[in-house]
Amino acid sequence: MTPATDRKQETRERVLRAAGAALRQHGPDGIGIADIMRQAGLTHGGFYAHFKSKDDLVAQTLAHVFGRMTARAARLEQGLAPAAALAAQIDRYLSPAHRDNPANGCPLTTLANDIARQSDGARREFDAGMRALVARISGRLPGGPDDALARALLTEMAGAVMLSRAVASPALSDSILAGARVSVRARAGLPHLPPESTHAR
Amino acid sequence: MTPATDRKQETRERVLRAAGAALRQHGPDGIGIADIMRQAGLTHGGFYAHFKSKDDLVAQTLAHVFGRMTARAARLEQGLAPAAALAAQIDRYLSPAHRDNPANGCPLTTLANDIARQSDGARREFDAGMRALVARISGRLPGGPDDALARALLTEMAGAVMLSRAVASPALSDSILAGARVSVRARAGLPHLPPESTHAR
DNA sequence: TGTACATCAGTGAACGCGCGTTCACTGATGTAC
DNA sequence: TGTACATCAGTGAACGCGCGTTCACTGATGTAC
Repeated sequence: MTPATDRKQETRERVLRAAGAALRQHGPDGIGIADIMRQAGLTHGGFYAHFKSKDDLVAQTLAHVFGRMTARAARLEQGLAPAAALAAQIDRYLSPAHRDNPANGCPLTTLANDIARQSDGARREFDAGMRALVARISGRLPGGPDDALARALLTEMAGAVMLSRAVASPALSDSILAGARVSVRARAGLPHLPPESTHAR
Repeated sequence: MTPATDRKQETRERVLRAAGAALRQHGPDGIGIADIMRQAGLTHGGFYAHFKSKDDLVAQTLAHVFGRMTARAARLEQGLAPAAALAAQIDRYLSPAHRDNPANGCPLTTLANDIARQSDGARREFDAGMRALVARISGRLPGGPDDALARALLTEMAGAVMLSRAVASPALSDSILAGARVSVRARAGLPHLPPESTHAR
């Protein structure tokens, strides 16, 4: 029965991948089951073979997205010393590229106030995802692990990306991001930005 | 024609007040025109005598909410020196009371990632509201006006309230808020929290 | 002061639409003998 | 190896529902004479 199970898992993965992008881009109320299933190459009726309800999909998608984020973060850090790894994460997080691509962005920045209105299941996944991010930051701080500082840095980072996306003026948006980059690096005890990174896309 | 106009304005105000609470609690996709009109004591058909569309309502409500927030902030600061006024604003912003009452809370914390997906009109109002908050903070900093610092502080404050609402664990939620209180006060150049405020409800 | 008329905020029925969910089905795959 | 059967992922029609918006209307208010 393993090959059949594998095939089902693959389908599930495809649905979760489509849901991950749609959820972050349009929010829990902005996505439709039929749309997501279509993006996964299926019809909407098959949805309930994989998920109990739309609520369930949201929670599972959140877990899936955090998992993929962790894998991607590990890839970015390969071969870097802890401080350099942390600097790389911070710069990527606070980049215009992250701001401009919410469908692929950190759930903390795309979904924080949606999740506050969501079911317990989704909120627990959000909670776990945030703890993992805090642990990653904390363990790479030049001054040694410090969960409280890591939480404060992640708070400023997530807040900056959210606000930079909401605001209408590109100039204000850029200055929110650039300001946070300087501020978070300094608070983390990292060296100032090298000048060329300031203009990095 | 003035008395009739006044009456219309009063009705409009009532609708905006109902919309202000519903919008912040449930988000733009979570509110219904019929519900809001009912809360304002009217039927849904009359809606279009006041607003062009639901999009228009969202933008106008945002402006209305920011306006009321400004009035409330001015009331809180009455008779306080700039630094004390700033401290009071920060403490209130980062209080469990603010976290637990989103219907009455700052739009930056209740709507940031919803607004990122909204029409230009709403985003412009959000932009203006944020600039006003930055100016208020900047003008009360003990070290003198500093817009960049004010933006960074507001970013951390808004981020903290949002994350504290999204997370499932009360302990994590409290530590996000408490950590931000310490961190924002220190960054603003304000004295540490008096011990009794730490336990304030 | 009194009457006829115009205005327009608000009513309530109706609309078309997209949503989440259900369900009888089909057909490819895996198992038993 | 070949045949009969069971499983179940996925299909597609159907459902009830709530939404945003429209529209013909009504009746209180304000204006003109």
